[in-house]
Amino acid sequence: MGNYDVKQEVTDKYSLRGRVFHKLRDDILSGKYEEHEELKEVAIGEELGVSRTPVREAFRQLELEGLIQIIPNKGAYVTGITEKDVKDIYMIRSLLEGLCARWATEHITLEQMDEMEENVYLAEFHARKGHLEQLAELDNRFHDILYEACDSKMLEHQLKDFHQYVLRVRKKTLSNANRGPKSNEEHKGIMEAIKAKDADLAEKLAHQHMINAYSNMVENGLHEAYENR
Amino acid sequence: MGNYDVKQEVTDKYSLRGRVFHKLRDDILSGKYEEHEELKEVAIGEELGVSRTPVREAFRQLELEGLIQIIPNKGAYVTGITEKDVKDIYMIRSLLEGLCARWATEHITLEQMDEMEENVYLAEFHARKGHLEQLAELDNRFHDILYEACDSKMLEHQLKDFHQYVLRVRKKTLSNANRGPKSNEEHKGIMEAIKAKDADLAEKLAHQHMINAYSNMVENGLHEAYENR
DNA sequence: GATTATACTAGTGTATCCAAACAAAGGGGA
DNA sequence: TCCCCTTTGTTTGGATACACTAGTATAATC
Repeated sequence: MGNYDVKQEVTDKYSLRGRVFHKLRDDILSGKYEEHEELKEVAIGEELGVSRTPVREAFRQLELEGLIQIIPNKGAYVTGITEKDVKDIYMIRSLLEGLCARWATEHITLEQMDEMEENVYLAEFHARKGHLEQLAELDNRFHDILYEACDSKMLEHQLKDFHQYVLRVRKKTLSNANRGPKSNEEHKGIMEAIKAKDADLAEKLAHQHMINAYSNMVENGLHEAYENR
Repeated sequence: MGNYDVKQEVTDKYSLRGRVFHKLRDDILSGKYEEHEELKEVAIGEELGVSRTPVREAFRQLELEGLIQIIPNKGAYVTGITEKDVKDIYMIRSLLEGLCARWATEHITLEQMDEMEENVYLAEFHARKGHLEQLAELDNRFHDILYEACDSKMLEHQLKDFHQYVLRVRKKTLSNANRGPKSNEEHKGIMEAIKAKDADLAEKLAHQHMINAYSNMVENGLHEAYENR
């Protein structure tokens, strides 16, 4: 993906389409809009002070991201994500994160390794202090580093997609006080395995990390997360 | 993602945007446009007899699918697919096809099982007769059946995407006289494992099947497929 | 009273217009 | 001759006008 992401950021920052896209995505992920709620182009446009054009283009992108469903001549509706979908995604991700960790072990740069270490130790600090917000942020960043380190734009793209997709349910569960520190412990293990160039171990740990994350989510939070919306 | 796929078809059939999107997608995948070739909105629009609007919306979708790269205020360029991309996709697919086979073992319906058996035996017949064209067709169909049988919209969607993505290189290699029958042998193994409800074996075989397919492609054909374009 | 046809409305689908950005070419001054 | 500024052409970004579609309510007919 290379400099594509950079350009994308530029687009999103300066173009109306990008801003609308991100605004809507955040709103959907954060639960501002109900599931199956209808999104009207003009209404959104007026709300954001733009014409229909950028809104429409944002809609197309959201559709491909699976966040809304567009029915021709009818309207756009935010798509629900079922519990089974979440489960399936985590199972798929567990495999891919494992592969990602393996590849990262083989391809990680010194800079990325440094950043990963820093991330883990910083998270350890915030965990002790009980800063849940920062912990969630660092958790996201850890995975992003891992994705970039695997040196495969295909895999990176896939994993980022999935990551986005489950963000809405994930936000709630991670700020659960128990999981945060536990999750970071696992990050540390993955980081050390990568540092030791033990690809097999890194794969296994990253795989297990996802399964643990899912288990935790099911135990305390998934139902809740649904009922709250 | 749910019934989103169905609706998507409806959109594509009746809306200009959908048609433009698919046309461009096919053209890019089939190699009509060179890598890094610039796609101009008006030019495409005139070629297809539509205005810029549907073209622009199609561009946004193509961008998210990773087929083109849009540089703000500059233009849209088709992104290349490198040999490494192909390799990565096959590695990813090998994992996901394994998972798919596992889930299919658990969820396949009687009808799907029947169709799969029929597919294998029919392919056996065509293999003996040397009908390479039908063999390729049946090969695609086999995987589609598998994807549907796994009973996971998420996984099905992913695998179909990847399948699409590598189609351009795949076509050539499969009609290679050696691989066709060999591939079908492996299908038969997967099918029997599923029928015997042996999920572990099915997963392993499907996984290996992808790796074999890739190995074969590398040995005789991948370079060629590239040089022909 | 039920049913069907029709007109109306709300919403998206498409085309077109104007503005802004960028790049390249051309002209003037040191 | 070289550099900088301006200009101009090309292409995308955004706004708006018009066309079409589907759903709905209403009215007429059986």
